[in-house]
Amino acid sequence: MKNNKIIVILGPTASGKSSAAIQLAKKFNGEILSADSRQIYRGMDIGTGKIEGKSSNIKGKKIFLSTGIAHYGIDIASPKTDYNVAKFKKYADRVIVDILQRGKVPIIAGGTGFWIKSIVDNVTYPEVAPNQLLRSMLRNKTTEELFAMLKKLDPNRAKSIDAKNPVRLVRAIEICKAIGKVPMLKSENKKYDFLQIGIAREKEELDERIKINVKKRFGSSMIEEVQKLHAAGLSWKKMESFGLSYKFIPQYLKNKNSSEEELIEKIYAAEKDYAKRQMTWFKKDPRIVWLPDYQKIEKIVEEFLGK
RNA sequence: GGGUCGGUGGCAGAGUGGUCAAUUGCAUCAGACUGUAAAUCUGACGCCGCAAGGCUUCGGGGGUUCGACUCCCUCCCGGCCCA
Repeated sequence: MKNNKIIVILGPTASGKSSAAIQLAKKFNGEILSADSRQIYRGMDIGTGKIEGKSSNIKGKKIFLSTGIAHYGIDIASPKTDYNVAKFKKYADRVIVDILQRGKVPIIAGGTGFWIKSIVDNVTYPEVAPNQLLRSMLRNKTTEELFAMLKKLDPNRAKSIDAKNPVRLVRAIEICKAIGKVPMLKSENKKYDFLQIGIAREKEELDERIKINVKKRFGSSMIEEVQKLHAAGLSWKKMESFGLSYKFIPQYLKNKNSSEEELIEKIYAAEKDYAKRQMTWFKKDPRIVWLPDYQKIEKIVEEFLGK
């Protein structure tokens, strides 16, 4: 039996990915690679819904004492630094090889569709690192100006890009400045066999779960966590760029003219919105098998691994 | 009881004679996504219609006007002030 099978557990926020992944890991001798663009950061725990409890932490590999399951991709970067898909992709490649070599099953669990895609489709991004100087120079240009620039540099990319999205435009220009034009995306994968499972939830149920989550976070020390991060030198600006709780709590702390109830409502609404964006992304991938409960998930994984 | 300000679409809140189905924000719905992806961005959002277009709206009723969310009268409701 060739050892190249990888399980992916994905879904919107609060759908219950983590617990399903842990159960699978126990059952099938797996190790978990988190694909979550915010759980990579140290100190961002409550707001990102990280697994609680004590863990041993050796070389980025966290083994939680309560479950004995190894996790990767958690607390691997400082929130003061810039992380991105490309870094994650390289990291994940290494982790996957390592897990497989030890005869275990990699279980990728997370809600960052863009990151998951980089692994599943083995996407190779152009080797152009972010150029902060260029970015700051482009910052005060209008989207029209940016689009005009890109059109000159790479008419082809200009055709398909979202002409109103400054983030996309800046990155495309950045690539052009470095290597001439934006290359076609390479995405080939023959190495691994993926089974992507989505945790299916009715909208009402998911909303309810999100609400419970948000309330629970405020029941524990969510606000303190934000204050602690800031006290440790994380700028408000950077923190707010992480979105959701990390965006609204700083705003709330800075101008105290709204109540905590309003803050919670705001975060709840924003999380629902986020869940929707995640689903918009996931819905496009027909390879994802959507299942509502763990029993069914376990069954399909068993079949997949047994093949 | 007297005075005064106000009642606008799910909410907040503009508009103050025609260009208004009505700025904007929030919420809601749908979507995009080549190194920020919990980010960034787009569209829809009174009703009918694929559309052109049609229909009914700005507390209720009446009036002025070619024409009113905008002016007048009156009633109902709310805030504030004086009794």
